[in-house]
Amino acid sequence: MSTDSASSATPEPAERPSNFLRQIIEEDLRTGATGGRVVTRFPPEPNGYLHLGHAMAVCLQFGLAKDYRGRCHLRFDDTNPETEDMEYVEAAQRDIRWLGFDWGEHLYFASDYFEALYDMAERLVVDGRAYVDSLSEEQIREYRGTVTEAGRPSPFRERGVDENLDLLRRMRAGEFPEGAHVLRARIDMANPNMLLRDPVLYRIKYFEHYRRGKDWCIYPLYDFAHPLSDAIEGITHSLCSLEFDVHRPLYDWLVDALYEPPRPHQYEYARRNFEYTVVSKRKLLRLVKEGHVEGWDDPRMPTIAAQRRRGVPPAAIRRFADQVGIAKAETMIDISLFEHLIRDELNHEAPRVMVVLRPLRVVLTNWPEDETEWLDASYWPHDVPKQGTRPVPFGRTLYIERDDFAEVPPRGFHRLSPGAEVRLRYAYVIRCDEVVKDADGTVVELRCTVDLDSKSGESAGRRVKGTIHWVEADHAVPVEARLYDRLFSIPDPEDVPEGQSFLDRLTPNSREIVSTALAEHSLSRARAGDRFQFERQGYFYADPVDFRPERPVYIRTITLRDTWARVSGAAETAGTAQPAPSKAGRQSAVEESSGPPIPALDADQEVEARRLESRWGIAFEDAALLASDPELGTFFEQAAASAEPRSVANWVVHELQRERKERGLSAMAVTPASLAALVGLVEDGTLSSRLAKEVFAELVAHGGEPSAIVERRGLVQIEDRATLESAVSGVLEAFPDRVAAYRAGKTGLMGFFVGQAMKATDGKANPQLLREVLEAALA
RNA sequence: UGCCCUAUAGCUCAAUUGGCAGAGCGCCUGACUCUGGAUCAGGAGGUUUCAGGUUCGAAUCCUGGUAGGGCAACCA
Repeated sequence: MSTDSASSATPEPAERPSNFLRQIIEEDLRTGATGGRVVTRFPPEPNGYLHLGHAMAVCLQFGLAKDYRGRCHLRFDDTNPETEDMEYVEAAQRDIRWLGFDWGEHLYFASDYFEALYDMAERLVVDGRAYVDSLSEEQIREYRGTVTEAGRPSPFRERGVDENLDLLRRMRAGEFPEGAHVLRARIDMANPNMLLRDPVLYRIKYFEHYRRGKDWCIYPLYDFAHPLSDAIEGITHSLCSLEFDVHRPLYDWLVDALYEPPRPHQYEYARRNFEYTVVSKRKLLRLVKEGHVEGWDDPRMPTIAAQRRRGVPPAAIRRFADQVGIAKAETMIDISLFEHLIRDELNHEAPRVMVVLRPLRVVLTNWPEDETEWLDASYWPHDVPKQGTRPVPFGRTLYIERDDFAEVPPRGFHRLSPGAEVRLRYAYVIRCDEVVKDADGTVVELRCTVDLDSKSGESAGRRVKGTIHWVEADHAVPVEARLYDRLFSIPDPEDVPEGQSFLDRLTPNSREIVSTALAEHSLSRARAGDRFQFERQGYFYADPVDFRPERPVYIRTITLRDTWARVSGAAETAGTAQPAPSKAGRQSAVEESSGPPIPALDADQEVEARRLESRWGIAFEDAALLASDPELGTFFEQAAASAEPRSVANWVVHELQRERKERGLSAMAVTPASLAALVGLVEDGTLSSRLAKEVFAELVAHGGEPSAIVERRGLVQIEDRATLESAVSGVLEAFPDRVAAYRAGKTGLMGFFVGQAMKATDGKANPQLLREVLEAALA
């Protein structure tokens, strides 16, 4: 019953939804840009435990490699000896394996590349691309400037190659104290991207490295080591989180300086945040160090080790990663999705058993004193396609859950109360006749009668509202149950007022240890690592650490969905989800969108815009944009001289501008004359605007004469009604149900039909005419 | 200040590149005659942030607002 393997009860879809990274990879594979290979890497720094956020990255990197028949390297990015440790290396490997991924032979350490990296540093020096700076740390910071002002070059920036090389070698040899010198790239001290203002590549640090010992006293920085490690390993797609996008120019600069194509490329995706948790190393460390949790594997922690200890199946995490997906926008992930997936996995993995957490004695007055009936109880509900039963003893004295009895039942209470009936799961219906209390008035026992004709499965007509779980007294097994709640009480624990911290948002009593629990007899055979559903309560995991045969310990992995708790408002768990605060400010944004959509112009531009407007008869809006952007303005005027100006303005403002964003005007092969010719072809009806866009794309990429492109690719639009009619009837025949839906009023399908007919004519149909024909055919 | 990203169902996100606005969660109803909670089926829920524009056709492209987020180390 132990299910710590990577196997999943439910099959994981082989086809995952596409995303921008998949598109990049597929494009690279198609064009052969990476030599037909996909090599990714997961590069943790061994200075902390992996958490759910890392798990998402692991699933992404390994998953992508697997889907595209490539491979994924596990590389420890261990270039900072002060914080790193072998303990974390081992923990990370254990966690990744547990998640179900395998790096095969490809286990690497950046620290194994120190020699190679150093050689490359020397090469940069020799090439004049790097220099040794002798400014202090403070001075370097000062010289770097600020976000608003350019930096100034260090006085050491122009040192000669020989001197630089000599200094670098002596740094390496340990001749200087820490901070005396650093190696910096020579890039651009005025760059608006501060990372390009001569970034530091190597620093002196007399610190013993956990793997390399005292071999080195200079250590490379991430910005140097990471791209080059990627290059050394032949990584093709180096995926990292969005915050590194500012580093990409540096990544490219370094790899270009030292490697020939095909070379690795960095792509960034957005990090995913999770509700009700924190994930930063510093904060997790505080939770552990200050004793808010019991350790790195406390089930309330977001670490992978904690999820394992908690009893979460690895497949739930993999499915979570798939469903959460990947995007460029930072997102807050709804943790209830994760909880749902955990339940969904466990539903097929965890046999049902009965355990009473807080027992209340029940004596069945009409059941013989010494008689025990052994009932056959199924381990699985009808919908789980698994067989198996266990014998459950039934006798005169039982225990039920204290919460399942109410002396004064609230409205809608379906369970036991004085005079009321309830079904005992797998057994009989009982009625409560008498409530026994102690001197304090606490209920200590219920005296009930059994309806002997109501046995489960044999009582066709007998229906009562509630069914509760129970345990027979003589065979009950005492167990300990550890109930965990969400660690934090609000979705975003970092969102606290000034003066407070995430620690002020801890859920009070998020761990409850119940030592009074009684389990059904069959649990006497349970072993550490087993999973069960304690019926009506949740999924539990026999704690692999503290479980002993003489003292069984069960950790609650997750509660069941509980509508009653929500309805009654008596939820004992504090973590019941509240609606997240709605996005602020929506309303105020709606209020006022003032003024016409025209770029802000200075006086000269205003004059120019007026001139363009009257000279060419174009809309002032367009004129304003062209006036504020001389490059586009010039292009427009040259083209407008030989074509209809308003159309030209449209093309320049909409299409040309868009393309320019991607590559810059100088890199585009389109000329004012060719654009003018293209506009002419649209004006005279040769091209539909759709076809014209195709031609335009080719003009941008390769240049040429529009009419020649049209001829070569046969792009003339179809204006012949009969041809369109036959295309339309083909489409309508292919989709009879949509035709019916359209005729039934789903007019939104018109777009679908147009699209299909367009496809059928290679996009060459005249759209207006096509629409007319379609409308006639569908009427 | 600069650079980058985002805004779609109550919530978290998709939408095959301009052609039917969807999924999961949550919610409601029903079924399962043995889980109030498992499971299954069905349902409700939309002016795709706003204003313009391009287009036969815009969630998607262009312009301009508005709101929100990320990043700017001798850490990684």
